[in-house]
Amino acid sequence: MVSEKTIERLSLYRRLLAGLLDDNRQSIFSRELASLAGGTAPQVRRDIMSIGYSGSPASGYDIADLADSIGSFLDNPSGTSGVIVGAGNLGRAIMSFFVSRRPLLKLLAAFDNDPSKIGTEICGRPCYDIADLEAKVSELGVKMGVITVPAPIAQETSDKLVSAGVAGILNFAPIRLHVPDNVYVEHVDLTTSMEKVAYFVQSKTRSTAPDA
Amino acid sequence: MVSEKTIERLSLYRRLLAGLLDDNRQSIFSRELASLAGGTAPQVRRDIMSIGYSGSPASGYDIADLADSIGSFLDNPSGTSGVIVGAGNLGRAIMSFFVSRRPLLKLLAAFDNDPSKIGTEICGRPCYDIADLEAKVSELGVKMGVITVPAPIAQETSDKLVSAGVAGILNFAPIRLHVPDNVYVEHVDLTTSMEKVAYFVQSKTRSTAPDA
DNA sequence: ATGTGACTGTGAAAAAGTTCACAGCCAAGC
DNA sequence: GCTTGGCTGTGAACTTTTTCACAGTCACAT
Repeated sequence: MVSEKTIERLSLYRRLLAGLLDDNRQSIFSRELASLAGGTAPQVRRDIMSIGYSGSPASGYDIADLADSIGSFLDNPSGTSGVIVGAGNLGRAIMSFFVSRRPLLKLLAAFDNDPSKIGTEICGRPCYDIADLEAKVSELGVKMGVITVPAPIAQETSDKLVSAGVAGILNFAPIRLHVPDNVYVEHVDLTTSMEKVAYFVQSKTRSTAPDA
Repeated sequence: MVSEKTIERLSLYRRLLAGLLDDNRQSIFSRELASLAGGTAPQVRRDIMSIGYSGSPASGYDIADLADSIGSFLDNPSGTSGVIVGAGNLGRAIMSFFVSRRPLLKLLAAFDNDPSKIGTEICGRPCYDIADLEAKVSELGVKMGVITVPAPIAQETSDKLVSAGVAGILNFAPIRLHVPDNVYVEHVDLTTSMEKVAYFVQSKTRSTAPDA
C-alpha cells in the first residue's frame, strides 16, 4: 500500500527532521521539508498522508511527532539485526558508517575468507570465517545481510544468507542476485551510479536538460 | 529522450555482456539478458531499441556489438575525469573500487582536511588538501566529483566543486545537495538503503508482498 | 465576532514507466 | 521451396507515480 519510493523519502524526512529537532525547531511546513528533501510540497504531503499522520493548516507538521510517526511506521520496535559479508574496504566503511549511528539497525558481525582478517575486530564487531556464515547467522537470528564480497562469489553468499534465514539483503556486488520471492534485495550499484553521473556530465556539457 | 532508469539498466547490461564475452558467448536473446539483469524481456528490448540498436530474430543480439553500442551511447570517448572529496573509509573504498576498473572513468585525486592524510597516496592517487580543491579541480579540468565527507560540510564541498566547474556529483553524504540546474547530482543514500531493507524484512515476516 | 491568508488533505488529471500482444522476420527442418 | 517456431520491434493498453487545484481548516488580526 505504501510504495517503495515513499519508503525512501520517509527515511530521508525522518533524518532531516532529526536535524531540525537538534536545532530546537518545533514545526515545519510541507514546502520547507520538500526543499530540504529536494522534492515538491504536494509529494511531501502525500507521503505523510500515506502513513496516516496529519498536520495542521496553522503550523504545519509537529517535527517530533512526525519523526516518531515515521519511526513507528518504518522500524521494527525491537530492532533489526544484520551482518556484513566481505570485510574489504567497502565492508569496513559500511560497518563504521552504521556502528552507533542507528541503534535499531544492529550490525552484529562481519565475515570474510581471508585468514588474516578472521578473528580480528572491525569497529568493535567480530570478524568470523565465511565458512561459519550459515551457522552464525542462524544462531544469532540475523534477519538482514549486507553483501560486499567480489562479484564471482556474491550469488553463493546470497544463497547462504537466504538458507540461514535472512529476509533482506543489501547488495553492493555489481550483479543482480536471484533470491526467492519472500526475500527482499536492495541493489546498490556503484558502477552504475558513477556511469550515470559520467553520462549526464556529457549531456550537460551539450545542453541543460537531464535527458537531452 | 532516454530515461534515467533506462540509463541505469544499460549500464548493467553492458557489464553483464562483458562477462558473457569473457565466456566466449556470441549472442543472446532478450529473455536471457532480462533474467541476468533481473528484469523482463520486453523491457530489455525497449531499452536496446532506445539507443537504436537492432538484434535479429534468429540469434538475438550480438554481444560484442551491443556492448559497443551501449558504450558509444553512454561514454564520453575521451573519458571523464573525477575526484573524490573525503578520504575516509568510504572514499578509500570507492577509490580502490574504481582504480583500474573502468579506464574511461578516471579518478585523478582525493582531497581531505586531515593533515595526516594530505600528501599521502590512496591507491596510487595523490591526496591533496581540501583547501586546494577549487584550484586543483579547475587546473585538472575535472568534470565529476564524488562526495564522501561528513554531512555538515557536504553542501559547502558541493558548492566548491560546482564553482570549480564540475558538471556532475556523486553524493554519499546523507543530505540532499542543492546545485544549479546545469549540474547533475546522483544521491547514494546508504542509511535509506539500509532502512528500506529493514522495513521490508519486517513486512516479509508478516506476508510475502513487498508492500503489504 | 468576523474576516483573511496560508496551509493541509485529497480527488482528479497528467506524466512516466512498464507490460501486453502481435506483425514481421529469419533460420532451420522437411 | 514451403512451412513452422520463436524471436525482435513496437503501437497500444495498462499501471504507477507525480502534479495540479481546490475545498476545508485554523490562527491571528481587527
